[in-house]
Amino acid sequence: MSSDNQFLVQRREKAQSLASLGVKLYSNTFKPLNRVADIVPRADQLEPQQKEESGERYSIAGRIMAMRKFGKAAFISIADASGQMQVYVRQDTVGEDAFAAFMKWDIGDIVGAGGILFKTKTGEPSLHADSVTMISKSLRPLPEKWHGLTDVETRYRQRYVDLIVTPESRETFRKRMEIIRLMRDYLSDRGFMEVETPMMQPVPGGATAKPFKTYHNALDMDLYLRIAPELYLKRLLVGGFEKVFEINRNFRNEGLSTRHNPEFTMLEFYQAYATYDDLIDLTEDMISTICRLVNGTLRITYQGVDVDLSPPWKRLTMDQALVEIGNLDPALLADDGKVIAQAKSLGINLEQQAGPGKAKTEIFELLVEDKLVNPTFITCYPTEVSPLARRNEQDPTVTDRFELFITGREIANGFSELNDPIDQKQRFEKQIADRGDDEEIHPELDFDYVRALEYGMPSAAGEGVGIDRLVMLLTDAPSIRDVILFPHMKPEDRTEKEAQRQETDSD
RNA sequence: GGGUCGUUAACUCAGUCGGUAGAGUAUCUGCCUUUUAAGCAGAGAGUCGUUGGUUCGAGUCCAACACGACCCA
Repeated sequence: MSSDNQFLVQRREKAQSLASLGVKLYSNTFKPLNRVADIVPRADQLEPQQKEESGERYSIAGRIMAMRKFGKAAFISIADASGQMQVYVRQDTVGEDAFAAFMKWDIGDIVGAGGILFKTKTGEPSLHADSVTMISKSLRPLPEKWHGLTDVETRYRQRYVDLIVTPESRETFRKRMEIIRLMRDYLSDRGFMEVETPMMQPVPGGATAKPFKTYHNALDMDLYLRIAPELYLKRLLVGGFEKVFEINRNFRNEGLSTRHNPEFTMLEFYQAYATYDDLIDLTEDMISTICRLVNGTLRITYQGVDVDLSPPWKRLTMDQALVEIGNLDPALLADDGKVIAQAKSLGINLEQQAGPGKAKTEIFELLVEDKLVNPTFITCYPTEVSPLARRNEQDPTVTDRFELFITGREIANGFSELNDPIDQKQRFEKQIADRGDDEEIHPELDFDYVRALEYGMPSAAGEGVGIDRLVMLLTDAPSIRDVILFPHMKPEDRTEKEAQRQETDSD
């Protein structure tokens, strides 16, 4: 396989010639004493062309992002995790041999430099190097500095390159990590305990979705990658933990889009002796708090649309939303037959067994969802579409459930939990009967979960928050792939792989 | 799954009516000790996504496929 272009060949030859000068191409002895972000402000205090008077020596390490050579001197920009800094390298300061080797360095090399701080006559805070060290020789050229890397496919496939050259991308992921950390802190501060529950489950439950299937050799059994942790977290409520949460991956074997990755990160949390209203309050406070800490404001812009996360957030029942935002006649909502007819007249394809609850939900998705730009909690979801939620005491056709919508997208889903084991078992059975024999959805009654409920689960409320979508909102990212470090992509070179596989098959 | 658009040098992009493949950056050579998209002079660099078809001749037209983006289901 020699698809080598001139750049790879040139860089390898250069590396060779450096090595023959006795330069270690991959040394591990250089330990930087300073971070760029810490010393740039010190140099910045100086006057142009002034050296730091103390003459203190600093050292930094990082990747060369730019080089400006002038014969016997050069300026290079070095980027470490904290920022970028200019380093001035002169032949008469570092010595002739070192300078000769230095002239063979390239943009992209990871290097160390030590010296004193000064400011150039153009006012750039700089490090005047007395010594420079090769730490890791780069054999591939970086993308152009001015336009950067704009090809989204390459940015997703080679995220490492994206992170090197795209500051916005680094910032997005820094924010993502901060959002998750703040969320952990928020919940921990309120007495929630972080737990880990199985990602490989014999019965995938807690949501309606197609699971990934896998196989355990030693046990000779099928396992499923979880579509939700819900049923395990509620077992923990049975066990006596009163506030639990988990932030981790779920897997759904469905289509990909700007809002769907096959594996995605969810926060799920459960609180005993709470109801869905308590969680609405908590969610409003948690998300607005996180937004303020991450963005410094509650008035943000998502893809050009202004969004105001200032509490209190709007709360509407599904019926109210259908009337106020969907402009439906309130009288129509009271008549099951009319609701179904309305759905059909809107061109919605309803399954044979679908009832008015399903029809309402579909009409809601069609007419209302998009219009919920500022945060809005929708409550009173039909029981028909909420198999795990507790029925409303006054109206058993709806549940004590809410969903939170921002910019027309579902961000969170929570409800008062169903803890009556007999009701739960019946709903599971109905769900399975309705689903029929769809192998892919894999309906199966989680007997152990019902058994757990039979021991008694405290009254409780629980919620799931889509972390990827929340991060998209708070970082103004158009696609879920922009907030997942390594989003799923088809293999780059499929034909070659298939050719190889066919070769091995015929062996 | 359907539709639209895209794929040309390492990167960012041009390429007219079908007639020898272009630019900037980057790279290489030379000059240059305070530059910052450094500068000046010169040079090299391409399986035009893949495979077929039409044609005297295809980056360009047609078809299929691959990958990606967006929209829809």
